[in-house]
Amino acid sequence: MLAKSASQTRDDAPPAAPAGMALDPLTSVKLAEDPCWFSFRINYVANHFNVPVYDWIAARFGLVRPEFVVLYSLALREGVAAKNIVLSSGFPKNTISRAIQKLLRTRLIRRATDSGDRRSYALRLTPQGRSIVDEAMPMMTARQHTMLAALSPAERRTLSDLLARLVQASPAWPGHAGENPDFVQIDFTAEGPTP
Amino acid sequence: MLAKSASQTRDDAPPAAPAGMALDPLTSVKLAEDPCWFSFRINYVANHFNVPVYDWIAARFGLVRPEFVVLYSLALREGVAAKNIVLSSGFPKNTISRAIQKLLRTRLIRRATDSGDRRSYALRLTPQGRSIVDEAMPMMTARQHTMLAALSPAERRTLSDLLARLVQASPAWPGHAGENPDFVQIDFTAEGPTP
DNA sequence: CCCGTCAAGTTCCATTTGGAACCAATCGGG
DNA sequence: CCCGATTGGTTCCAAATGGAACTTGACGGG
Repeated sequence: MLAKSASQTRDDAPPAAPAGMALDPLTSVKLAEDPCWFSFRINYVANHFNVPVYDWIAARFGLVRPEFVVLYSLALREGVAAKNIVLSSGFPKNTISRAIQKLLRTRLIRRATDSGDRRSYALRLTPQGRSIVDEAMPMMTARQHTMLAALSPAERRTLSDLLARLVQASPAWPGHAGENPDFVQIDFTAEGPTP
Repeated sequence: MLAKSASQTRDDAPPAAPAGMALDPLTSVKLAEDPCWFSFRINYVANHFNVPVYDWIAARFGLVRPEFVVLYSLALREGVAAKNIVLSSGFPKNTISRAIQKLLRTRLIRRATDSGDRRSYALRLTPQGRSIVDEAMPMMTARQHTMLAALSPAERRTLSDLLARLVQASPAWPGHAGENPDFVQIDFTAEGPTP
């Protein structure tokens, strides 16, 4: 049923999939019958964004994903601490720490001890660091553009909106920033395949 | 502007974020001002699903993500080949191969040479393999349920729908199943922050 | 003012990961 | 019917990853 609604053609949307090209059979099944649709869809989409984007970044700048994530975060907001990048990215803190070390060595970022708390540092981009983000950003938005081409502008906006609502609700999710880790007090009132 | 629309309260939705709990400041910035909203939101959400789920699976069964992905795929469709799992999951093929080896050794799956093509094998779950998936699934749908609690049923359905449309359109994306890998013929007509 | 507890970052090390090269079987012309 | 190109899967190995323990600074009673 979900599959039906998902595959029905929409008049207001751009021509989604070039009729010729077909999905892998297993992919179709996952789309149609997966009891955990959220898991598959979100990961499939994220993957198809991340792989080409970070392959390109690695080839172009020799930066690995966590390293670029740090640059990207600083481009968005100067002066934040490692902790913030950890929280907003979901990478473990030692991975972010290591990334910061390398970026310091290669002079793509610099840091000053945060006045007020001598444990943490305020991180900033150097001009070289900024130019990398500046060069990578168009590629990322282009990929995003490609992937969202199947949706109408209104639908893109809706998607953006719904995902934002999820992010905003995330502090309420068990496991967020270290309360009891055995969050799996499963309430078996799980919803069915279709939301 | 996107931020505004994203944060405006909705009457038809369940109480999204418990008023007390706040987002990390950098996370808020990424939500509000990120020129590549898609990247951040999709990854943030995927991460917050994957980490607790696969931590639990690792602790409970000693299986690593690609291993569980194989089991999961076979639960959905018996008799598929490694290739299909690779395509539908996005993991590199050597990673999936390795996962299959381990699952064969531990008798969670078995395989028979596919009649018709002696290079590939038809994979199937053993009863033990199936029981693992059966046990893990409620936990996954529970996590999904938790994360989607901020959305109304109608909104959940919309989200499911939009993501499905993206997956269906994916064969058209450059880089899909090996055409010219220098897909970055960037059309700099990238859309702005808000779709 | 001192001590136990906690938080920010770092280091260590075993494990996981994935690119590249590799086999073996299939396919597609000539 | 044979040979080059392709495809499904595997192996090798260097690199990336993340859990756990650790260091140093902050905080909060007593």
